[in-house]
Amino acid sequence: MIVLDLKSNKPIYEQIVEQMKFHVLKGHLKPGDAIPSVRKLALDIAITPGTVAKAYQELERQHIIETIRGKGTFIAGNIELKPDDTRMEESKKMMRSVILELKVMGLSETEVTDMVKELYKEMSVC
Amino acid sequence: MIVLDLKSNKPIYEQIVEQMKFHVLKGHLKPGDAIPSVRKLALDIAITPGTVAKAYQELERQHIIETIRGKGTFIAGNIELKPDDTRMEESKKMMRSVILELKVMGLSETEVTDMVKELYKEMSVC
Amino acid sequence: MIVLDLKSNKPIYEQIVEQMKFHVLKGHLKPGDAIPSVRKLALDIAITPGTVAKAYQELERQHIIETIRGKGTFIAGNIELKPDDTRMEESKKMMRSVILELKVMGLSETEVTDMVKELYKEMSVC
Amino acid sequence: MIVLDLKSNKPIYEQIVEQMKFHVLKGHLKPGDAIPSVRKLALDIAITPGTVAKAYQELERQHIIETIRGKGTFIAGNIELKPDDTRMEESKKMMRSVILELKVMGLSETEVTDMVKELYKEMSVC
DNA sequence: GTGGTCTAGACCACA
DNA sequence: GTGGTCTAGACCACA
Repeated sequence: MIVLDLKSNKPIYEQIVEQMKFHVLKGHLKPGDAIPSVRKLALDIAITPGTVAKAYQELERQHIIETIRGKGTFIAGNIELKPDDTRMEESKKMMRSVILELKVMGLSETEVTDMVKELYKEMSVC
Repeated sequence: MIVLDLKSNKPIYEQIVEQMKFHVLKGHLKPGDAIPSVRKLALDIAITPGTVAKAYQELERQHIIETIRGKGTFIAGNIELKPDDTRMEESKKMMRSVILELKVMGLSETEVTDMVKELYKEMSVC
Repeated sequence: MIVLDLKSNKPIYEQIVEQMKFHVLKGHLKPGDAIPSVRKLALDIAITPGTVAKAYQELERQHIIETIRGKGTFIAGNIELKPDDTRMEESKKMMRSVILELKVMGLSETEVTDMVKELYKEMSVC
Repeated sequence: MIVLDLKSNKPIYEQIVEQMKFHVLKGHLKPGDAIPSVRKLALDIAITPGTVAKAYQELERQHIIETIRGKGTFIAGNIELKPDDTRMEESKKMMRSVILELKVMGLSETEVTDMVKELYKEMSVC
């Protein structure tokens, strides 16, 4: 289930990528599972197929899904969990940025890590 | 001292906002201190004045700086450190996003919080 | 024996063509040998008959196989090994493309030719 | 100078990627050089800007070029020459395929390597 | 001016 | 049916 926030400044295709990864992480989608076709998902969430295609291509580039020509798209077999250096560096940059923001708002190290723990656990539940 | 990374995908004006806030946080800039004029900063860091102006407007919106007509721009008197709810919610959204990314890469809760602690401390030093 | 890689971005019908030619090259299949019917091969490798048919048409166009109405399909008598100019030109284009890619990755002429030799020999063994 | 072969079955955006890499390799384009804007190149070669944008994004993903928001696109500073494993594996697969093709056409190992050497050198000249 | 995203469609190869 | 490419535009944030 993909839910879009059209008001968000995060591009739609990125929202799809992120949520799809979330569903894989949660086990809602397992290796080998078929995911909706580009056209079907586009209809479901009322956007143009090109945008879904862009999201799927990005997911494929990240080895999260695999495309079988003419047949459809599937969750990849052995999902690459190795923290690929480039992605790791990007995540760290974003993390630094958020932490700075929180620090500026006056949060202590403990408050920040507590928040992180809470968010981490929250993701396991919903 | 503002240091830009022109290649970053973070907009330049956001980089200025972030670094200015960082200097306030670190005490390099104190309430009442004058900060360079739009034109001067633009010259210093070799970018177009419009971009600096945009950064200053954002800092003013966040009550970090104050402009006094005909006199210049200054660090605001009583800087708002209370975690204003909107900014807090935005930070949380970003945090959720980064944590998801790290979780997908296979990091455990401990690994994530360790990374957060490290980054938090790292920021106090530089 | 045809082994498919469904995840490959190489079309299935091309994989069949390539492997069939490989078996002829290796002598596993000799002029006059019968090859499985479209339906049988399709069943064997669990794909739709249309795809096998497309592969067979391509092999026939290249004079690698011959269909005798009512009898079946066979390896052609005098297999054309002369480097037909069109095919040669296509191979050269692809070769140029791969070499460029390797060159961009920093491989020297010697490294590329060594790789080619290795791959050439590797193919003679399996 | 980008020259398209619209009749080719190679996608236009891939042709752009390949030729841009070629120009970098040849030294026609050096680190820091500006490359034409998406719109300008699109006009020059008479295609739609979206296709140029797709090519540029792919080049950026490969760290060949760098985008500075609102300013333009430039050849990357330290171009990544390390044979990234994934790209290497893909090149090898293609190479295997071409060599098989040539072998089926009756070329000996020496003939293939001679051809490779010739093509490698040819690329240094034009 | 720049690149990034998205639309609403077309056409294609492939299965 | 499937995904991939491309068109011809629109609108946006940014510099």
